[in-house]
Amino acid sequence: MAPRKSPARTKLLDAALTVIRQRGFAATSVDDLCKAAGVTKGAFFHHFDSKEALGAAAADHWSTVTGEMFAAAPFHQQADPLARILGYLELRHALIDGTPSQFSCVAGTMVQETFGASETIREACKASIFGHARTLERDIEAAIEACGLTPDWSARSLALHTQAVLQGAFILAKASDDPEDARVMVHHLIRYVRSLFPTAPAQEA
Amino acid sequence: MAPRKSPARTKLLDAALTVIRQRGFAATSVDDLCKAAGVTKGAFFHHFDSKEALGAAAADHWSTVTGEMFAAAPFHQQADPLARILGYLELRHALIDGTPSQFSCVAGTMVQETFGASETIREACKASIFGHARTLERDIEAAIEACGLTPDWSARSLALHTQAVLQGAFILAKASDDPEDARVMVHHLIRYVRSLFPTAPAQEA
DNA sequence: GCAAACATACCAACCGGTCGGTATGTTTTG
DNA sequence: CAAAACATACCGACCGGTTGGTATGTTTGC
Repeated sequence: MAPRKSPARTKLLDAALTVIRQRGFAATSVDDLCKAAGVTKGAFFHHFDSKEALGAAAADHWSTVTGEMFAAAPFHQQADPLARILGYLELRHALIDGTPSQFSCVAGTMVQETFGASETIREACKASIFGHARTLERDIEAAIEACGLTPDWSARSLALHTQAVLQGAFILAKASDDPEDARVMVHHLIRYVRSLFPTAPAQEA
Repeated sequence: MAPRKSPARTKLLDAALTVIRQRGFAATSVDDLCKAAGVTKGAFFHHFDSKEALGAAAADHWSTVTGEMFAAAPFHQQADPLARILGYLELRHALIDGTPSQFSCVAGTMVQETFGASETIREACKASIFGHARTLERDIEAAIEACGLTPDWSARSLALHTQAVLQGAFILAKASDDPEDARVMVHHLIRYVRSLFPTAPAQEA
């Protein structure tokens, strides 16, 4: 995908993740991006047809970066699928630290601004969020079976619900400028998931 | 607050709610606002010192508009505080219809873009979201007492959690362009709230 | 008549995007 | 092999249009 010899492209993509989370997509100019990446405008438009194209590419880049990070996380090693789900949520809880621009989601931020203006960016953000939820959905399905449940909710809907809580928590944290507010929201989410699986292990101290 | 004889100000504020939800704050120009309100630029800068000032005023306007709407809603008449909470959530569920720009939250949309760029807008959006949560918090406190609970979660945190789920549901709906995804998320929220209050009335058909 | 409420005309800065050009390979061909 | 042809990566001045904001009227209501 990336033709090896184009550090400018990679630098632009990495810089985009940072700058978009800080300033948003619309408020970020192409010159801002170039300055943050240490690259000229010529390089920008050599690699991307438009600012919109970079936005979509940045969402894809976000998908791979976060995908690799979660795939490498230790909670995946657990044999019990429910433990994997709770491990995932604990990790999400722990990741909420520092300023909102450090822990918030690029795809959620960007789709909020561009859902009415750019179909290509919207689709890339949808793929990022819903694709990530999909990885969680598999563990939820396994946990339903392992616990012998026949719930009146779907694994997909619960996976999406977790993403909604996280996205919403980011918004509240941005509004209050306090990550603790967001963390408490994830705590509620964990309690909810536990309530759905009666055989959940007792909460640790 | 509004000196009665300034229809342009009101028209601008009303138009801002619509346009900001469609295009976002940063991507909306002052000319866009004026055109949508049927007003000239002179009127705009007569009533607002800057675009930023309008943003903050729009968030305040949003607070009063939604505040009046929810205050007038019938679920408030219920004697049982838990019924009021569930009535509120059912209303939020029912309100998710049409396109995201019709049911999403102006304050949530705006704070996402401006939390790093404008303190005054951030504060106004925080006041809108957290102030709205505050009205719910009172019902939650009453329900805790009525049910005789001593929960390990606070009324405030649960009220904020409901807002997080709603804000997150809006983001998912914007990404997927399907309000049904958002509705299912509120459904999960209702199930969670029911699980926290064991004396909750059985779910209706 | 006078102050607030609006309209018109305008500006400098900035925006996304283009363009001619260079430097450095890589591939083709005699 | 070497020169010519081509491809990629990048540079930075520049362009037309748009931006938030201003300066200066004109109109309206008490």
